[in-house]
Amino acid sequence: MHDVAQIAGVSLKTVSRVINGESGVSDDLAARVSAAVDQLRYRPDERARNLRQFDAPPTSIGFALVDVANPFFSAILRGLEEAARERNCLVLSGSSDGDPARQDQLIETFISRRVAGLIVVPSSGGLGPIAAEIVHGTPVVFLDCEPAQHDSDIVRTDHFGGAFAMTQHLIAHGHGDIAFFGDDASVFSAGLRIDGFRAAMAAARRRVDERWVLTGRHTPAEWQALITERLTSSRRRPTALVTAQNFVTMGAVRALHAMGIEQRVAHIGFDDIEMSDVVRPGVSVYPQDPTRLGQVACELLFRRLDGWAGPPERTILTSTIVERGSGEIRP
Amino acid sequence: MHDVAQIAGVSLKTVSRVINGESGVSDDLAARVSAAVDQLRYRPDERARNLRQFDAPPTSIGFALVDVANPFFSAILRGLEEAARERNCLVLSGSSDGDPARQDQLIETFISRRVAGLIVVPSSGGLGPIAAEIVHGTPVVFLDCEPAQHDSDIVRTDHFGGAFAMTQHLIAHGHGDIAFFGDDASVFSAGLRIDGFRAAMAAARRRVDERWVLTGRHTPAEWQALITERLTSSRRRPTALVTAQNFVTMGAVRALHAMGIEQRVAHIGFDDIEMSDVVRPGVSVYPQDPTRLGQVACELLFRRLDGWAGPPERTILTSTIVERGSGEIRP
DNA sequence: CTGAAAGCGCTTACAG
DNA sequence: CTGAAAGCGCTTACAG
Repeated sequence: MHDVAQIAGVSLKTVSRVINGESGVSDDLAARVSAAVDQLRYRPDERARNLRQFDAPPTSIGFALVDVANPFFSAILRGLEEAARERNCLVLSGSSDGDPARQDQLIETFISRRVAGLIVVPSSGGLGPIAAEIVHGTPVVFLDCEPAQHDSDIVRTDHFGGAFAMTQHLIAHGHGDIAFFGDDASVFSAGLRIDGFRAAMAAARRRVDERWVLTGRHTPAEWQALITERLTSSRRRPTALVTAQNFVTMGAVRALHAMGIEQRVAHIGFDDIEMSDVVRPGVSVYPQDPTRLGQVACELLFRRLDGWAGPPERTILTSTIVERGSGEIRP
Repeated sequence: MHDVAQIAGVSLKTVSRVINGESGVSDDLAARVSAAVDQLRYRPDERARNLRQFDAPPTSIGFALVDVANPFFSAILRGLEEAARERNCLVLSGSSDGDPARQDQLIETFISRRVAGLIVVPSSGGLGPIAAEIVHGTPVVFLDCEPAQHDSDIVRTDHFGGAFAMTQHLIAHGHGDIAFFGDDASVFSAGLRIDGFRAAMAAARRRVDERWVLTGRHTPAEWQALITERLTSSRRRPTALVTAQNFVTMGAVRALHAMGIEQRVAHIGFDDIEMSDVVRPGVSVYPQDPTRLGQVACELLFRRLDGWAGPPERTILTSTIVERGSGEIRP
């Protein structure tokens, strides 16, 4: 910028004015500055610019997620990108892999870059004491969870209701021996989904066989192996499966097909998966709307950044079971 | 930082030393500074820090991609994240949707934040004159393409060879009437894939029916409609399909199944898709390794950032057809 | 319409 | 071991 000013023979302030398109610069000077900018290929430094600006519109927000390679999260990210772009805002993102330490590190990275706000899908219940300290005054929107400690806006799918409906759907089709596979209950969304499953079973006076309830964090391939093992380990086997997450659902579909029992064991998954309509039988699911989740999260965040100071708001997106065949198999 | 120094009763420089873990600070002062840091919840401002540092290790790189919601790109992003994390580096990313103007805008955003380097999957041939100007001295690695104008490192899949092998595979299974569906030829990778298709057809002395060659940028649902239309519009129809991209492959699989001809029309896709092993018939593909692409791109970029000044390097990842059934159907 | 000064939050280069 | 000064690239607040 200094060089630009020198070449154009003007002051720094005049260069600044031209760059920012402020009015009140004579055409002559403006032209000279523009020429110098082109000549030097000058690009203003966004970091320095923001250093002195306090009331400037937000220039970046941070998104701490679990795994971008999971289509659920990448779809959310896409939704965020779109919503943020309308405000000329860049989304910084990173994967925590469900590791709280890594999540803390990510959030620290975002904060140290002075993001205007944060959107977080927590690894476990919420932020953890360290991250909570770090975040301090920065607005946060929690996605797909409800941390106990934090007073923030929230947008999430109806985990409990979805799992309840899925289980009820299987029960309505005559099932009593239903297995549940999903993330660890320490993850907020996973906990509610298990609760929903148990509640629906209890409401129908069905006993939950604990050998058929399996939770943890695994890849689709690991889930396939685990589910295969559970379905073969005992003499009796469940007549239906509830899978609480897309990677689990993929593993289950593969397991059922590999065992050749996909037409005999009913199955419903939480969250949709690719090709679920083409597989035979089609995979019945309780779909989420990740793009919408991202958009709503962005709206809530920007409202805060615009100064809105109302009480924390909670948006819960509900959905309806998509029947494709696998969930309608009878025992 | 000023406040921290005041509370601790030391100079700014001493605070700086403690924050950066420099040696040569008495335990007494270090303790006072740490206490003040905790009390004020002070976090150093990464932007200001980098402003004065010139030889500091890179703190961020930019990744301009086409669409994070496409699993191919999100897998690359994940690979980049991992590789960058080892160097304490954040990956900034954004989707261009194949729009050159949006890509320019993205790159400008990255450069204005002074990323140390750039990884780009270009919307079309390369960078476009504007972006090329903007990028200026910043190292760039091109992913899945080879821009004519730019002298940069490159890592990509063997588009030509893959498409050639796919087509050859179908021909070897007795096909002569082969349709090709894929991205617009103006996209570098898509162009090479069409070339590979045509070359394999020519090598086997098969005529390419141009009514069965369709290119453009569409969603999976749009591709399904387009492919359905092409397969029904004329009396004769191709006995085999080559789809040049994952979204096209998804559309084709759906189209074939919806028409009930998935067992009669052969099909191979470029790039793997989810559940391709579970669908009947299994979807044969020429898989890419997006995670590896990301890792290699990061390695190439960091080598430049470390000062390596050798000639531009080109890494081409080859692969082998995965036979799952659909590609082995005979006419 | 234009510019000189002070400042954003940090660091480097130097002096003690 | 510690700090005062100057600077990074920009902006704000003011004066002319």
